[in-house]
Amino acid sequence: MSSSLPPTTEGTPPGAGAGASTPAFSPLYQQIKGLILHSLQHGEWKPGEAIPSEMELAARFRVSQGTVRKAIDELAAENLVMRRQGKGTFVATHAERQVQYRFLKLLPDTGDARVEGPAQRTILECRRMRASAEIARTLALRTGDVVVQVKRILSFVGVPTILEDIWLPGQAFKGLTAEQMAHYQGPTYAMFELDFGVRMVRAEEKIRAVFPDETQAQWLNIPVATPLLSVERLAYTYNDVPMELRRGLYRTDTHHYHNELS
Amino acid sequence: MSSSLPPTTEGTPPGAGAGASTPAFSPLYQQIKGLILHSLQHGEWKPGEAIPSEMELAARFRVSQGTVRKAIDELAAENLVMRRQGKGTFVATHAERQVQYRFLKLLPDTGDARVEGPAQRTILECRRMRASAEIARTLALRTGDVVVQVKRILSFVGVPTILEDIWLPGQAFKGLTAEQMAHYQGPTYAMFELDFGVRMVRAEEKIRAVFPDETQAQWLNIPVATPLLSVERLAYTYNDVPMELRRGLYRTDTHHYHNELS
DNA sequence: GAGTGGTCTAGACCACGCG
DNA sequence: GCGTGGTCTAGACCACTCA
Repeated sequence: MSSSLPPTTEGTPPGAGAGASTPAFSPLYQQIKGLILHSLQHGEWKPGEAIPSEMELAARFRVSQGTVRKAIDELAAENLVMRRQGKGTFVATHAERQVQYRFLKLLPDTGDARVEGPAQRTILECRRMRASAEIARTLALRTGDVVVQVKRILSFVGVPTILEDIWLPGQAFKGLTAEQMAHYQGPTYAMFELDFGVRMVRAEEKIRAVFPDETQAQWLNIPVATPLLSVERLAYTYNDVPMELRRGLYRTDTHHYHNELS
Repeated sequence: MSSSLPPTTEGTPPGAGAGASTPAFSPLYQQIKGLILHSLQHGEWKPGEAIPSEMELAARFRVSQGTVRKAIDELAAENLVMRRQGKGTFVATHAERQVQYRFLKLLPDTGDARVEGPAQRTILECRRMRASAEIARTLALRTGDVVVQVKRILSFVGVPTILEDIWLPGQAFKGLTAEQMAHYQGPTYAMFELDFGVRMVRAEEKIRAVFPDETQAQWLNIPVATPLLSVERLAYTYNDVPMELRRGLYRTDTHHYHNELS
């Protein structure tokens, strides 16, 4: 409702004296994109729901449909919304059949993933604790802030394949239990959306080859001298706020990490 | 010149009798995109060169500028061309400063890559041979077809970090020498463009954790019991034609494989 | 100042999904 | 048949680059 924006040459704030001269011209559709993003962040429309039609948004923001269209195009390209012709534009969610396990790039060497079905989850641990300096820094918390730590095993066709440690900000994940982690059907990230209103939007991974320690080897039921993929993932919500640190050990004797470059 | 296409509802070829009823409606801008792609493939404009302006292309294909624009937008999104405001649209190349080593995702753990500078290359081997069944299948050749095999080491600040085997179709890479591999300044893929007219457009990687064999360990100057990243890359030119198989062993004690998910 | 890509608009029509 | 997103057009104006 705070609208009626003419094509503003915004940027360079009023008091920008001798600073760096970034012209910072912001096209209208970017401003519209920002407004839609704001509504997304603040839960005006929930994951899976439809957002207003392009015509409605155009009317709301007093711009043409084409401008709204371009804003939504970018949001769709970033996987924040999903367009479906004839139906509408929907807030993206990790709960959809098609794009389930969007962030899991481990595939079986032969055959397709669907045949294996989803992973079986074994929760080893789920506790609240104070963040170490390292964890705190990574999650943009203060040392000693409460975090939830979850340790779990993912098995495919009965074979333990992934051993994961997950750290979550305690504040946003109040009341997360081992039962919840174990019994929710579908991707963990879908449960995060549903039960905690936390939507993971993008992530970065750092991958190395390592050995497990003795405990880890036992959990995965392998010799300590097995080379494993160490996958450290930092997942972000809107606005580049880190919300999950995940350290995984992947067996790669029957599976591989798959990546597309372009 | 073979133009003047009205918005054609093409697809469903004339003789498509009882087959699957894929409606396959193809929008005009997709057809334009196809035409531009065809010119790209056939070298009408070389890597680094500008393609005709949007207006020119619109005139050539007898469509509006907006339609050409949308076609080019997609090509730009796929990294096949690069737009530069005020200058024009350019055929993408691996030779550009900014996006150099586009397909190499190994980064130093601390500091940025620029400080390290480009890798030093040591060519261990460069020979023509007959393709094994496996190599042939992967490169879509026939068993026994000639391939070029290159074995090399990439070192960062003097430390051997990557050991690579590269296989290339012999036909397209006639006359490739070890000297060429060693002495070309800049990305290998830039040399492929310049000297052989082969542009790598996308790639897929399969990543595993493995041990080196004894020879490999010697080349990398590490114990055989060092866990390494095995990175198998299949790189494609236009039209999804595979043109390079690359098997790399990456040390990850000082570097890591970096990936962005969204 | 000419030329290029980038933005914005307004209106027409098309393909799709659903009642 | 209606509403949604998707395509296409034509024209105006803006920002950037370079001579």
